[in-house]
Amino acid sequence: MYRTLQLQLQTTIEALLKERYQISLENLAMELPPRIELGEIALPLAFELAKRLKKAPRIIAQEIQAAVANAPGVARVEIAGAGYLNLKLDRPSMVKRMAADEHARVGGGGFRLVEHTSINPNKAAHVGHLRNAILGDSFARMLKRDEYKPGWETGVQNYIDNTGVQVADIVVAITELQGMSLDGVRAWMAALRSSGTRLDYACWDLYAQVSQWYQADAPRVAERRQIRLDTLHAIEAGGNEKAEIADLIATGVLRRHLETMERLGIEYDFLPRESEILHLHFWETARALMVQRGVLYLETAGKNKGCWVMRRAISAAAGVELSTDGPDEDAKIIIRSNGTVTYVGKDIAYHLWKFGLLGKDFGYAKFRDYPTHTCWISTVHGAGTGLAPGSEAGVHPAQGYGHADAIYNVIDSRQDDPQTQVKESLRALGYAEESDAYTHLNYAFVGLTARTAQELGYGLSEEDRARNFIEVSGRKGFGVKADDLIDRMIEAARKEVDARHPDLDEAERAAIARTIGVGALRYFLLRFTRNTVIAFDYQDALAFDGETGPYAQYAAVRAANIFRKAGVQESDALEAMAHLDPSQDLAPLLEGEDGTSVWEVWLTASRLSLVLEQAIAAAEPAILARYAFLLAQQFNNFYHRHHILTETDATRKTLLLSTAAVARRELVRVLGWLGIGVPSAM
RNA sequence: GCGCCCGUAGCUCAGCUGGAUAGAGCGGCAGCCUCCGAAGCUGUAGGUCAGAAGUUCGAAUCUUCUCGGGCGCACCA
Repeated sequence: MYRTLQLQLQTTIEALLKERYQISLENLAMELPPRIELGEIALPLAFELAKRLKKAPRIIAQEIQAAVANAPGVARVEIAGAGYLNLKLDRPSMVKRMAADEHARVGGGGFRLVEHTSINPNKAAHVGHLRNAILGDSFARMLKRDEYKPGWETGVQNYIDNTGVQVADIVVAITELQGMSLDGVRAWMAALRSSGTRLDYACWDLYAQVSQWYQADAPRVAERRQIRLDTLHAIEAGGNEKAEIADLIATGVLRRHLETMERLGIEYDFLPRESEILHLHFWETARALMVQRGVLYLETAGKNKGCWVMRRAISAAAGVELSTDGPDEDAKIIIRSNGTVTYVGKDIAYHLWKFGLLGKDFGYAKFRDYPTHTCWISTVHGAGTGLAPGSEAGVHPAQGYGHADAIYNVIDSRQDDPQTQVKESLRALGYAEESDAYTHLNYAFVGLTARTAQELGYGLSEEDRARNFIEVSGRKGFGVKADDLIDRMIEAARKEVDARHPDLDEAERAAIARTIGVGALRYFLLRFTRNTVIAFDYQDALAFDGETGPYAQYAAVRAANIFRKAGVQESDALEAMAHLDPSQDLAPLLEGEDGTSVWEVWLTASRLSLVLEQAIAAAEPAILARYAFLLAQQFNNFYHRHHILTETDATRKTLLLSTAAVARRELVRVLGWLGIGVPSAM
């Protein structure tokens, strides 16, 4: 609602400036004044105009004051400081319009593809992977159509590198260290299942073992490295026992990852796999295009002689001139001298596909059913037809995939450089628009605090202890596994729930604990902005007081309790306010210190769509997380100050009830975008 | 060596495209449950925004440099 007023105000002011000063501004700054007594919208506009009109800001402010005061929803305008225009809103009309759920429409056209999780399917997911998945899932929820907003058409992909070195390592561990054959692997996996052992956990340990094994015997390091390479090539080629083992393991671990993520409410629409990118020859098609457009060329001299290379993105973007004498030694190698393609090359091909520029498509097969939709996986069968085997004729199983208008890749910022290379290669190929629509949603990695590392039983060196964080390492089997963390979060919540609600039945207490545990975890990983390195600490994550998910959930639960006790529906409370008899004067109830404390809840609630737009523009869910906390905090203040159920004045009671309802309504919405549910009780 | 990110209260972090007296949580101290659930609320102490120079009416925010920390710079993925 606040956003709606801002947009109207912007139109009014633009027209005014054009008419009076023949000026148009690039962007019109609007701020929230530092204190509510100053108003609800502040315009530093006069400062900006002062430069261009060569007049004192205060004079300019006076000149436009009256016209701004006529804008819809504005009660009056005051000039403060050296020339701020402070707008005071018409509080009663704002309250009524918000009670009717009037708000700006967030959304637009085009298909948006969000890719996240993308964990190597060779071992259990850890906290770092959770940060990735939770960021991506929250961002997708922010974009998607829902009851609040039209949003954008959005698809969620999880890229599966099922033929990479990490999977090869597990296959080496299984065949070389464990001495298993294909049948042995099948029997082993069946045994794990029947004993209730998680496959990804078993692989976690195997991966650590094989990583040690490569280095353990100095004279045999080269030999073992060769085994690793041969295994990788066998897996890439396919059609042999090692490839089959790799597929069994990778698929099994992938299913585990999806289970883990589903515990957090995270679902996917499509799982493109590297094996299909290989077997459907995506790269060969991309290579032809790159050579044809002169982006990729054979180096004939220097250290990269015999390789196919392309210009380094960093220098291209910076507009650095290439020296004409001699080869570009800084160039990025795309095809090695042995003819194999590097990771960046494959990624370029994959991204051409994402934008529908490759002229090829995957085959599709159903992989997993969620309550509301199906998750598809790539296959070579039916490739290019756009039809999954057995799927309804004419219906694209993963409609929209492979022709995105904008993409968001949630990837660790340690991959900033290769991502930039892919983005710039699209531009070099002539796809500037697609390159611009490519967002690397990067984030800093998650380490562990020394305290948590020690708690997990890892020995630390002196220098480790001196650092701010300890890096996780799959090779050392060192890290916090996702399912262990989720288990502990839920257990901790369960303890609290049991203590507070011994009366509730087992199933309900379990459900409440799940919602709280997951909410606490998601909030904990979302409240940091993306470029902040998180030193994960169990003690911090398990805190349920202060700026946490449970704090926000608790506010929503308290609000619900009011309606339960009052025997009133929230929707009726809002309806009553929206259609309040015009003879009832709300204004006095929203003025003064007491009234303002009620109004502040509405004001914060009214900023929902504005904050959502900011969070989307910055691709930063943390902005919403902080907002959710602020709204909860204001509701708690309101709750403490105003006793609703005992209120005797009918109009005032309507106001207080609808205040609780609006706070809860918007709180439930933001938390929903963060993937955080509100439990039935706390 | 080159590139990117960071340095804000005891600790962990916010601070929107430069704008009003730099904020929050935790921790500390002092309080609040005969009153919609205290996973809550109130009050209080605590900052030379790493340092220096510059741009500007105005800088935590922009530019340059210095110091300190992190991460990238493979014919790995």
